[in-house]
Amino acid sequence: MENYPTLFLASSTVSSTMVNSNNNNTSSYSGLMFQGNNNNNNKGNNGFLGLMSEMEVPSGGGGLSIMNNNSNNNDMSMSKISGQNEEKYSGKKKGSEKKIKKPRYAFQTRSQVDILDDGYRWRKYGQKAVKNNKFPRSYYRCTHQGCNVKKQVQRLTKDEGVVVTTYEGMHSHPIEKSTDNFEHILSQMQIYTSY
DNA sequence: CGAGTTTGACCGGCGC
DNA sequence: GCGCCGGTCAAACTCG
Repeated sequence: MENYPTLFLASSTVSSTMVNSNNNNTSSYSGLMFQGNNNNNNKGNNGFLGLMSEMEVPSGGGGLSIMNNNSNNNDMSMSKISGQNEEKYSGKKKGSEKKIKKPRYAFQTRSQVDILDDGYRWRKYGQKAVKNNKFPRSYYRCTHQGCNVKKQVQRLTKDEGVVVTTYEGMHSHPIEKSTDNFEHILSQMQIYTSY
């Protein structure tokens, strides 16, 4: 249907905004933003660009690999999800479209709450129990018309203070809330790609 | 009353 | 081919 404007452009360089935790107040976000180039004129970081769209996480885990185990207190981290990402359930779609594979990006966030308010509006459309995890995984979809961005939120069994949020697709519309403190969040975040 | 959530069923891929 | 499992649908439900 729509052709999501391939945001998340791999701008070649992996920009890893890293800031060594100055303050370790965990779970204080209120705006994550994923717009590649639409309407963010934040001075400094380009959001989450610079993420490649095809690579495999080598660590023989299964699925997403969390890389910063802890060390100290990096509140967030990001990693590329490996392998499969596809558009399923074409149950009643016409065959005019092949499977569009979208990259997915997983974020690991240390937080008390599961729902990160990234400024967009999400509608939950499913929840599943996951194996090897005692917490269910929740599936959300962006409610904006024509925006097929999805995300999954899952808490780790190993460390229940950690929430893994997996984004799939790019928003094709402006963010709805103020993202003033997004930079603040970014500053607590480490982005990993292709590692 | 509309928007969002809950929840069981269903679908399809994949490994055995 | 079958069963498991992750992902999605959709009707019922809740909440503001």
